[in-house]
Amino acid sequence: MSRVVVGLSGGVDSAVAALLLKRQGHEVIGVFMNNWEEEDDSGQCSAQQDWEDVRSSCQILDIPHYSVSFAREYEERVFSHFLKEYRAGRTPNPDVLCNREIKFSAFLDLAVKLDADYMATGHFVQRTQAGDLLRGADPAKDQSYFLYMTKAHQLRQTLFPVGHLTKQEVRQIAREAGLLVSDKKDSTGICFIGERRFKQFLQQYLPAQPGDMVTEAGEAIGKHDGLMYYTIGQRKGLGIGGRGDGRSWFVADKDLKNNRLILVQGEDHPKLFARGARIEEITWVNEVPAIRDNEALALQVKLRYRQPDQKAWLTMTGDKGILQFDKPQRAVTPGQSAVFYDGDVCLGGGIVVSSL
RNA sequence: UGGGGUGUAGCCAAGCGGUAAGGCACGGGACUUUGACUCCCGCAUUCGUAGGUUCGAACCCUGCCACCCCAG
Repeated sequence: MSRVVVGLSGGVDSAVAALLLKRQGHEVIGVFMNNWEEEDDSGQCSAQQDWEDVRSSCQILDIPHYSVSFAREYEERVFSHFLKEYRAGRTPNPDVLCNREIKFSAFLDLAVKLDADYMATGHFVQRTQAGDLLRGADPAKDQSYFLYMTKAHQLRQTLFPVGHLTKQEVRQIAREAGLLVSDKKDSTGICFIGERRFKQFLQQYLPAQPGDMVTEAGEAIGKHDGLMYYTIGQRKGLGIGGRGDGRSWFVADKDLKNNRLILVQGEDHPKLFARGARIEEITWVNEVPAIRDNEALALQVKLRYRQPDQKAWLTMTGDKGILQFDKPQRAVTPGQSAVFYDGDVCLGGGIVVSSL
């Protein structure tokens, strides 16, 4: 029997994680993180409801539970970087940072302080004894993409009780145990912040900087109100209709120097596809692969969550590298994460700095 | 000022006397622990305007208005 501190979100997955740990005979302590104190778009503080759900589940499971706030850490280590990236015209993924800095750092420290043997989360991922990160068993819910920045030593201190289950099985277990959250809708949006009208949300922090929307040829066809509010491959929100051949327009690129958004027409436009990507800040979960500079490593890559694996070749120098895709990839976006896989092992990944 | 042309939803655009296609944009929903993409649903009782012909008109006729082109 071990002492395990479980991160509870108020959702089904973490509640079932706690349930399974308890069944295994561990001493389970539930901890709810409230890292963002602000109401969501529905006008209510969803964190409040989540905390109610945590209390409800823990009462049913009969485990002690607490609420902590890492709002300051979240602000300093995740959100400030998130804004900095947007200011620079990139499209960051705050959740990969949140996992590295908050859940697998600040929260893990707390667990250690509470004299726990392990921390646990409701992530749909698995790990080996050696500290390799494996995909979750449910291919539709695998969340390894979001954990690629974690390290083996952190994983070895973490249990993922639902990683070998499917979402359906998790809900079934919750139902049988009488948990009120068994049919609660999956949460989406930025972790801890929740669903937002994204552009409006950003506008609270980043002032508008209007400019032109232009075609490849440089023809101005509309106005944008700030390059940071748009991302590569985006279609919605451009407000351009009836031009050209009548098909939809997509963001192909950002001209930061001239504050212009470059648009192309048609979802299959060649400018929306890239044969490769330049990446930086490459990190490895466990073993660093033994390859020399300029030697290509074959791997599978995901350029976004839930994307099917893509075959690619990686060559690297230090923590920078170049990825070459077997098949051209759509909307390869600076700031986003390219995550590497070898079979079911999530090896690590890097941040896209440009498409090639 | 003559001559010709055009006026259909925010934009583009079918329709040619029988009771308003389609696309884009936009809105809503689904999907989704980032941002996107994608999918589904919705979106003109009304056709520049005022009359007339007709059982019946966006489609025919007349006046007016607006815009475009060519003359001057």
